[in-house]
Amino acid sequence: MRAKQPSRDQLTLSEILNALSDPVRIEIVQSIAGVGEQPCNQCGIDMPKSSLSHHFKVLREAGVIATRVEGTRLINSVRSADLNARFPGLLNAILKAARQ
Amino acid sequence: MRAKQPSRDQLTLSEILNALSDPVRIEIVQSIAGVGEQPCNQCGIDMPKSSLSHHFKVLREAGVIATRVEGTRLINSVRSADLNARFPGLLNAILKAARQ
DNA sequence: ACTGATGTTCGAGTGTTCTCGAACGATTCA
DNA sequence: TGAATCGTTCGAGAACACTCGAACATCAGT
Repeated sequence: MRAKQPSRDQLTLSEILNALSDPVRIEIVQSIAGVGEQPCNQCGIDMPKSSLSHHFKVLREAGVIATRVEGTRLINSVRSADLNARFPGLLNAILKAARQ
Repeated sequence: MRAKQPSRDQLTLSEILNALSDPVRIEIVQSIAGVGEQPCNQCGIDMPKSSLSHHFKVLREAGVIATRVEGTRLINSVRSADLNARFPGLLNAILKAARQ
């Protein structure tokens, strides 16, 4: 959570594509997108939490997901509005491709 | 050129996104897409040819570009038809984002 | 305070990627 | 055949990414 999340105009295509180019991470994003928002441990990926935490960090730093604290949990959501504003159609095209 | 290029149904989202997540490589693809097809040395990137060759190889192996021999040159083109067939809208969304 | 749950951070190990010069192969043209 | 052009391949070095256990911090509830 110490990692800073980029503002809308700091989003870069390279970092976004890099974040989403990892199979584990696109699965995380798909999981979150499917339900709107979700704590880290409910993405359904069987992996040590330190590894998962790493992938969440990459997604966060690329600006793909946002994280807010709720009690003892971190609730994640996809930054659809920011992504669509900065790169219209990109997120949808990628998520659609990931569904196949 | 020894590297095999994936067939249309072997294209994977992760490899495509990974290939396009490098600033040098998306620049190469933009350059090729801008003129249709192009030899390796006309992408306008100032870099040793061994480095450039590496990036072309990554793009080729991800299925983003195709390469054909013409005399002493290798002519590259973007595999738009294959990419659109496999992941509709993806390439356009990425190239559009790259233009900004 | 203590305990349990949720995640982060740290450090180490392993593997992959990027970069570059040098050597090579294929082709063209004289 | 000789020389030039184009691009690949090889090998080495540096940088980076992924994975994991262990330790830590924070919060909630008892």
